[in-house]
Amino acid sequence: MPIVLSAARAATIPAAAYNRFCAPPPSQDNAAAAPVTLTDHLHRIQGHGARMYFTRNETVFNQDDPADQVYRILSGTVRLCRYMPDGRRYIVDFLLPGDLMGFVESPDLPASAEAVTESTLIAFPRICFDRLANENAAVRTQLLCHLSSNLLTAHQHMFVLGCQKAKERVASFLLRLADRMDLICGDRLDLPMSRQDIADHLGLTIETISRMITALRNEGAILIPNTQQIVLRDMAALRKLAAED
Amino acid sequence: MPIVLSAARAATIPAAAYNRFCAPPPSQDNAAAAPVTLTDHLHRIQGHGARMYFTRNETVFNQDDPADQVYRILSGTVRLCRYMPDGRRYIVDFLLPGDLMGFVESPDLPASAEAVTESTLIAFPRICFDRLANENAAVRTQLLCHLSSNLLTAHQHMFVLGCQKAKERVASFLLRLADRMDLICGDRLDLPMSRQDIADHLGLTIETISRMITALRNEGAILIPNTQQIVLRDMAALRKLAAED
DNA sequence: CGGTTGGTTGATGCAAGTCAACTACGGTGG
DNA sequence: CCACCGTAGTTGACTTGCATCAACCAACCG
Repeated sequence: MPIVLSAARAATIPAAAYNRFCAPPPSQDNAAAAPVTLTDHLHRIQGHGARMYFTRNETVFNQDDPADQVYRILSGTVRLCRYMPDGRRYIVDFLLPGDLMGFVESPDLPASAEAVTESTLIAFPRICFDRLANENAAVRTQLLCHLSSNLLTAHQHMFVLGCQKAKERVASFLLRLADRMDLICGDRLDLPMSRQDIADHLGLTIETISRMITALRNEGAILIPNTQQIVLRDMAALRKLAAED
Repeated sequence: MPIVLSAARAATIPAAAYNRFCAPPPSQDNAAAAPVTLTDHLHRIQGHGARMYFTRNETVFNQDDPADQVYRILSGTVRLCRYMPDGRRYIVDFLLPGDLMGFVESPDLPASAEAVTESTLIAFPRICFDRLANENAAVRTQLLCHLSSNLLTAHQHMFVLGCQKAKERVASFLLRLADRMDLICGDRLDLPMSRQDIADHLGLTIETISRMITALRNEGAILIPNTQQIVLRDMAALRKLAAED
């Protein structure tokens, strides 16, 4: 069976994990300055990376392609999808600038990636990254943290899909997107993806997404200056709906 | 945010990953005999492990407990749950004999574990495992494979929750359980968990689970000798329903 | 034997899906 | 500049799959 590819932003390394695997641990003083994310380390092999540009809906890689590259999103948004034989599509996650993908211990990729908007990625040969990981314990630890973090995201989303009602799902989605975009409350949240994309990610239909968004607006939880932007007006209400611990 | 704990069976290491991280790779002849799973390696620190017995519904560990132990299921079945403030429960996964849990790069556990049936576990101090991983490249690779494998499982289940109808979900569930139990078609599949547990795992209600199981029986896809056992009579029909690629 | 627990079945309600019409918007070309 | 088109989103009417509520059944056990 194929092994899934990981798809979440670069996780910062928890102190506990750092102390476990990286001896000697960095002193607290310069810990902030030390390269503590996978992304930082990827800069070292930047020279081996290839910058790639994709237009809207263009495919970055296909399901079952060989998993010989790892990617970092520089700009734009990418969706990670699984297509089923009968045509159903499930969007595993959206990838934003700074996010990484392709760290999967499998010869083939278990999902395809498509540009949601115009996007710039940088691709590294997997072999270069592996060499880096082989000789650097910190990189390995960060890779573990990255995978752990992805797994957390996946489990949280499983709760959303398994337990939440339509309006709650939309609230959860908006909050997570805002969080990932480091949005300060009141700012406009850009929705790079279409309603259909959101629907395929939340296990709902495009009509239900539309209805729930207008319902949230009618309740005063959000404002909708235009279809691609949303203002999270009442974070408390949204959080209460999402009700994630 | 907390980082999720991993929960799937020990993944065997794909050759591609082995060649990447473990130099020199083992010759093909003795590869089968070499320790190629995390479980095998855990035997080395067996002496540091503590055998633990749990009765039905007893708690192995709680959400937010410190993540200082890793566990291997020796017998019985364990459920991994997330409880929400409002009392809703989501069962992330069921763990069967041979499965591992607790490999999470976070100080706290993001889920609780409870014995579904009488169970025997062996618990290793996380620190012992980390020492092993620190000095052994193969262990590290297998840990990555383990996490990758868990992530795959999670993504597949997200598709089940996001796209499938009730009957399809039950079919998927039965097929995966049979696969994990290495069941030969026709044999009786033991269901250690209650209908309520299945419901909380599939995002349905206990009544729907019951109805779908009887529907599958009426269609001739399964036989139900008793409530705790099911015979997968028509695997083709079940697979067609599950329709996972 | 009654009580308890876990599972099944039936009747009914409702949240979300489906189908279809309509609107808004952003080109593109006469 | 407006007319036309195609795409994306919204809204309404209706349907349906699953949840809910409730009764019933079977196994187990003191």
